Amino acid sequence: MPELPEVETVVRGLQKVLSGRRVVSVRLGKTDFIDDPVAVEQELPGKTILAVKRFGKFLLFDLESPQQLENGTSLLIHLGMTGQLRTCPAEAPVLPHTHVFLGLNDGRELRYTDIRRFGRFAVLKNGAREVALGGLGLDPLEASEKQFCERLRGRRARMKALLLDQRVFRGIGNIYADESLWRARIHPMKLAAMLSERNLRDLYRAVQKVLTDAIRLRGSSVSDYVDSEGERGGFQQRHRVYQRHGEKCSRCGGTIRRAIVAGRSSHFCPRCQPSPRQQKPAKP
DNA sequence: CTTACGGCCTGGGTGC
DNA sequence: TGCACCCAGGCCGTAA
Repeated sequence: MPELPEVETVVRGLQKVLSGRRVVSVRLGKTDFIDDPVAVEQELPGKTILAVKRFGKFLLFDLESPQQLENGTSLLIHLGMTGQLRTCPAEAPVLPHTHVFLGLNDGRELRYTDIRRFGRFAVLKNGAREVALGGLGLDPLEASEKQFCERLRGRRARMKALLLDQRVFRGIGNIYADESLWRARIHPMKLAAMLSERNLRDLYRAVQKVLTDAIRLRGSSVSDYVDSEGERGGFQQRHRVYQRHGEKCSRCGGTIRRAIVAGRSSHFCPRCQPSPRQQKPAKP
């Protein structure tokens, strides 16, 4: 599933190939994941892609029309669980479940393929971008240790729920939440308010390390994630807990468990991520 | 206000 | 061979 490191990898790949390219045509398949399909068909042709950026798990294409009548048009894309964005020659064979084809002025195409169609596609003009992204929290890689800890300190929700909440931090999903909590030795059911300052600092460092390592290895390919060139990531081989239930913890030898926390399957080592029930509240 | 939870969308994989 | 079921991320409504 594309989370921050996967989206970052895709964005870097697309930025290299797409910036300065102009969209010359739009072809759509199924459109139930597109906010306003007609707007996509009408707005994109003729627009130049100035830049491709990441905002949390969203991709943002900055677009400019030749006459520059409006400013700040952007294409917003969320890959959901199974979305793939790839460029290829226009004549390349079409993968199943490909629903958006953007023809480019260099004879290539940008294609969006999404088996489940849990993704999102939208053209946003002027202020709509701020509205769509306004509720999202801090980018964990842009946050200072102080900012990061402030966001969590005193919260009475489970740590797993807070890490997954895009209003708290944008970009973290199930894989990197589990991997970060393992690294910081924090149980996913632990309430944030029960964490010591030491715990918070450890978690900050764990998140930084896990996300930057994952970006370096071009993301995790657990199901069908591939980057903009169709290449799989490499970080899945470094996962310590995610989908490793039943295996031995590489740190303490305990048996990794899987449990539903905050409605999501969570993977952790019950031995080095001690259960909250066996733990006393942090001292004031 | 904050948190928890169930349901919904879709279809590939799994297990009977 | 079929088929019910699970599960994923985001979002929304509802309840405490």
